Amino acid sequence: MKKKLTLKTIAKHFNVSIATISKALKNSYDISEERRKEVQKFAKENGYKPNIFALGLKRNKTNTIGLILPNILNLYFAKVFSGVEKIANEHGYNVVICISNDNYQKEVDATNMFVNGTVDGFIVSLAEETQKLQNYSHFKNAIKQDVGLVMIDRVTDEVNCDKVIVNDAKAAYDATEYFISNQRKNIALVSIISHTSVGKLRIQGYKKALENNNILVDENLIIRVGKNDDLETLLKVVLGSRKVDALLCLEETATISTLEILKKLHYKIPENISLIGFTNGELLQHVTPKVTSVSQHGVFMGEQAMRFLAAKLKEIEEDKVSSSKTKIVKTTILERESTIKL
Amino acid sequence: MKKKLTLKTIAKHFNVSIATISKALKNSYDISEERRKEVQKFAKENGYKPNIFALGLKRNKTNTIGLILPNILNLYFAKVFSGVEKIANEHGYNVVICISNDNYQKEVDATNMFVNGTVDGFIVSLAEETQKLQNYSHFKNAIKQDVGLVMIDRVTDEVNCDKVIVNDAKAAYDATEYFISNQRKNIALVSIISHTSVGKLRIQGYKKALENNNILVDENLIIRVGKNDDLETLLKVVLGSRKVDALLCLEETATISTLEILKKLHYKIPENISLIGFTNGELLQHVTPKVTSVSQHGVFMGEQAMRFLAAKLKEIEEDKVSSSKTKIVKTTILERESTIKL
DNA sequence: CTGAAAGCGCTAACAC
DNA sequence: GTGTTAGCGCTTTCAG
Repeated sequence: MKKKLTLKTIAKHFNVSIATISKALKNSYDISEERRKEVQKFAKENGYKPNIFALGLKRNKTNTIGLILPNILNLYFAKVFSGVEKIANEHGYNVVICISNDNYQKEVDATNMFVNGTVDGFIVSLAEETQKLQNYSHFKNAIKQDVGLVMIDRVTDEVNCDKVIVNDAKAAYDATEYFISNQRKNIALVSIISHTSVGKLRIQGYKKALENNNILVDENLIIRVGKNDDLETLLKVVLGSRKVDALLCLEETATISTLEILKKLHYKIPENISLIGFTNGELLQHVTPKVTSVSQHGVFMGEQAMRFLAAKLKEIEEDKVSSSKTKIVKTTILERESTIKL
Repeated sequence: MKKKLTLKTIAKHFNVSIATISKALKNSYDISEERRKEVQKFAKENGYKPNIFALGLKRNKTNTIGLILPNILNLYFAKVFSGVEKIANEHGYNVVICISNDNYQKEVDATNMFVNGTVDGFIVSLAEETQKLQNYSHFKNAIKQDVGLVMIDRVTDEVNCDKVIVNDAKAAYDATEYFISNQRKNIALVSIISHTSVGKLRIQGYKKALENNNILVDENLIIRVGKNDDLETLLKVVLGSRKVDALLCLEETATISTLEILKKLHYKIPENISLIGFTNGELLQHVTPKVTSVSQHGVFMGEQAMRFLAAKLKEIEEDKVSSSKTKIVKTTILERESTIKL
């Protein structure tokens, strides 16, 4: 292990004190120009880098923020990350990222690590398991310790912090109304995320739209796919037992699977059945037929979350913490080939 | 800014010395059991966390590794990240990630930051611009400073470090031979990544396969799409001017675009034209027809890279650095509907 | 069993 | 202009 260049070694080399070197490197007017030049030259040539721990110990600030995401292979979260990273960089923050894999314990571990002082603050999108367990004490603890916290997309009311969310209920409401305005009344729903806050809100929105249009909610039309369920079987049961002329899928991969099953069963899309899917990615625009989708703006949400966090960190530093803000980001319905105005 | 609990404050509370507290918390036999218990209880209740900088200053080890990726919205790189993160965690490392956006300067900045002591070592997949510029001094410098470095996928011979790569030439060679064995002889190629090491190797492999089968390489069949070029126009020119019965696309999005253009022009796939695409993601298996693809194993590559890095860091620590290793990961051709044995 | 003290690398107030 | 010194929070050696 080669030992690193420190102020001390440089000082020895020039036979002056450490302080002189420190000042020379900072271009302090205390030091003669000549000396400054030679010291800076030497430091540069030998690749002097100030020790980051020593700096941190002094400043007590990491200039790093954390990010806990349930999954990074999902393009939506990749987009969120991308937005966070961009703004973090603009503010001079590095990003440490942890993947919870929708696992409660991994989320707790990551949070504890962050609270350790590894980061100044962090952004989190809750793990599915955490939302099932409804145990949020790790986050409450983080806030108590004056670590900045922002939640994004999968959030909870139980923790008092800034949040960036999609108006999921509204998005599902709009999609459902879109069907209704096209004379579709027998609207089924497919969800593989009924456990998440997001999934629940979307189902709420769907039901509300039906109710507001005097259509009875039929719980049998709500297909909740669990980890061990086979979507094809469930779909066949529903399609075989009642009339369905529209299908709202709450999440991208389920949309793709549903589409493939419908095609296999020789349903005509959109003639027999219309399809709208929530999406994170680009899949829905490339399949045949291209699927009308409710699209979220992941990058923008990540940016917004990081802006919140940067602002919060400033507040914490200046000791004037304000109340929590929530930003609701709108979704957009992109009309494609899987729906048609009758 | 609430001030944090330190050994000092705890010591004051118990009216003992800092050293006593430090030892008590570490369960040293120096300290009476009674005292240990009460100190630990107090620390836990008040959420004592050792200051990470002070620890770092002592140990001079960050337990963090860096990762520089050209882009995270590309599922391939997301997979690489995912593999790195997994193994990093297993070894007790955190991951700081920077996105270069294929930009040389961003890559240099990230590298310099890492060399600053932010991380013990880092993994990088080169930015496209860096490969064009062929300027790798930032990495050479990193190695000189005893920071561990592993390159993955987009690498260069100019830097002497561990590498994890795909045998890109071989993969393209195999794909081309696959066409030839199916009686396709007029094989065109579409590349939007001709500037990257990866793109060049794939073109080499393609040419080699043609040569080994006594097929003349026709440079006009190699469609190199630049940033400002329109793929559709270029494709039409080639398809209009010569016979083409197979198309090898070097990258996923180009594959999708090519497929859509071919469909628009009423080519029958695979009857008139066979199609094979390199892929990072899942797109190719969901389009119609499903596209035969050369798939890479991103997660595995990330895992391998992190294993290399962990090993290298251990070597550096123990001062017995060995020579550099390169791991070549095989690709797989997944046969789907866009190719057919004649 | 407990404490004093040195030192990790750096900054900054103050002295010379 | 330059140097001395204290201190950031912690570990560790050594003395008592």
